[in-house]
Amino acid sequence: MKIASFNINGVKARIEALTAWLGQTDADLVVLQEIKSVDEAFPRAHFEDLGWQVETHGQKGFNGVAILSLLPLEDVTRGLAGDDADEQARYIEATVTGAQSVRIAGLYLPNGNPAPGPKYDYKLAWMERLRLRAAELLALEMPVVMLGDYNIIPEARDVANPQNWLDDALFRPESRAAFRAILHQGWTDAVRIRDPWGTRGPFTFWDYQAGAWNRDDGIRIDHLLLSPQAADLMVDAGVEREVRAGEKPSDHVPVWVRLAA
DNA sequence: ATGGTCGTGTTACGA
Repeated sequence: MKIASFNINGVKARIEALTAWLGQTDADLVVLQEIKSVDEAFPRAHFEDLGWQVETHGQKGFNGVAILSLLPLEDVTRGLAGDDADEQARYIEATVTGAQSVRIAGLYLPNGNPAPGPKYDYKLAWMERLRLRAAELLALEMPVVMLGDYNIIPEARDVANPQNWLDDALFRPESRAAFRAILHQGWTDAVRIRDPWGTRGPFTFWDYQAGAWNRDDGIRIDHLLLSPQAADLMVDAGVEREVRAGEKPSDHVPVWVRLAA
């Protein structure tokens, strides 16, 4: 099965571009971030009519995640444990079953800017909660794909102009260390392992401002982390860079992994 | 060069 992640930056604004992309991708399951919609306003029937099972976890105005799947989903859970007071919709899990069952965790990690400050504190606290949940997922000893917009630039080679990001919440040492702490639990960065010695990107986000796309001033912040059991099934992974050149695009592009499952 | 551009839901704020 092929599993993809796409930060669509607003489902209402992206309905046409997203529908077009879904029509030409061969992904079996897609996690979405920044749907920017409450569950009731999500165009559920539109996607169901195209054959997708739809599971949303939205909120008003900002954030919001969803799963679209052509394969059956079970055991859907919403929200990240560890803070009952957290009302931001950033996390959803489900089990998808093809030839094998795979646990999917779709996430939209907090941006954290400006840093330092309360938003950065929230980001780091959220990452600690994710680290704890990630350990539980590894303990399942089953194929798990934990994917989404991590809002983390893991290394200098994942950003076109590292010097512009040194003080940014996406690239600060504490952010990268927190990501590394999760990765080193035993996860595989699917896109990086596809090209371990790559020196530039592949980027997954280009800002709308200042002609970032035309200058290829991008960053790699959308990631697919695989449990060992999922990594053993990995057949291929990639970034659909060309989507950024489409009509009325998101500022992110889809990333994907194919598993022999 | 310290701006620029999006989306949501209003004219502010998050990214």
